[in-house]
Amino acid sequence: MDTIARTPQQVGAGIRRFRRQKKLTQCDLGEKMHARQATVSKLEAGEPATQLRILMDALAGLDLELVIRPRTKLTAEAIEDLF
Amino acid sequence: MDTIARTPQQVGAGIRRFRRQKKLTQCDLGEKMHARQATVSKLEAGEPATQLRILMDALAGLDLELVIRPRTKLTAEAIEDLF
DNA sequence: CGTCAATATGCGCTTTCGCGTATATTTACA
DNA sequence: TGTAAATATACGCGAAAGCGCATATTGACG
Repeated sequence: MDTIARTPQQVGAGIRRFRRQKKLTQCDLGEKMHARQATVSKLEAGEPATQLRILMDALAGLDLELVIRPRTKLTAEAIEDLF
Repeated sequence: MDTIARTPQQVGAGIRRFRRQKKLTQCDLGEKMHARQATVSKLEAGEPATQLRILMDALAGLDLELVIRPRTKLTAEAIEDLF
């Protein structure tokens, strides 16, 4: 399932969802991307000052990618996904 | 056209493409997102230490959103798009 | 060419990252 | 409920962001 994100929090939540899906701990992911577990924690928490490098490294570590696209109108279903 | 991004550079390039499509200058976008033109410049250049907040603010200013999804196999065409 | 808009770069400053290291706190499960 | 794994948080540090302000540099167009 793809994740839509418009805020740092949603980005973090998306990362977390995919990480858990792959049965990885923050520590596991941290090793893959050469970052500390604490750094992964902040990323997933949606810390707005997290560096883009950290985000992209995490995506790579989880074999994910980003798509940038015009905002879609939110369906009732999509609104659910935001929570 | 949606943009796939796996690196900070590709994220920056995507932002730039959408900004130009909307006929906005870096200065225009900067005002919308309460950031300096210089900051927009670095974001578009793919500065890896750019903060997630800056990215999300820029996306909002351009009425864009992110999708996080499993990496797709690259078609020859998609590979072109990376350059 | 010349000129102006657009973009890139620089300086000093404050803020905050991500780091190593270490420890609280929460979660899961026997 | 007790215990270990997982996650959140803390401190000091060096590096770098983004800020205001200002200026190069580049690009588009008459």
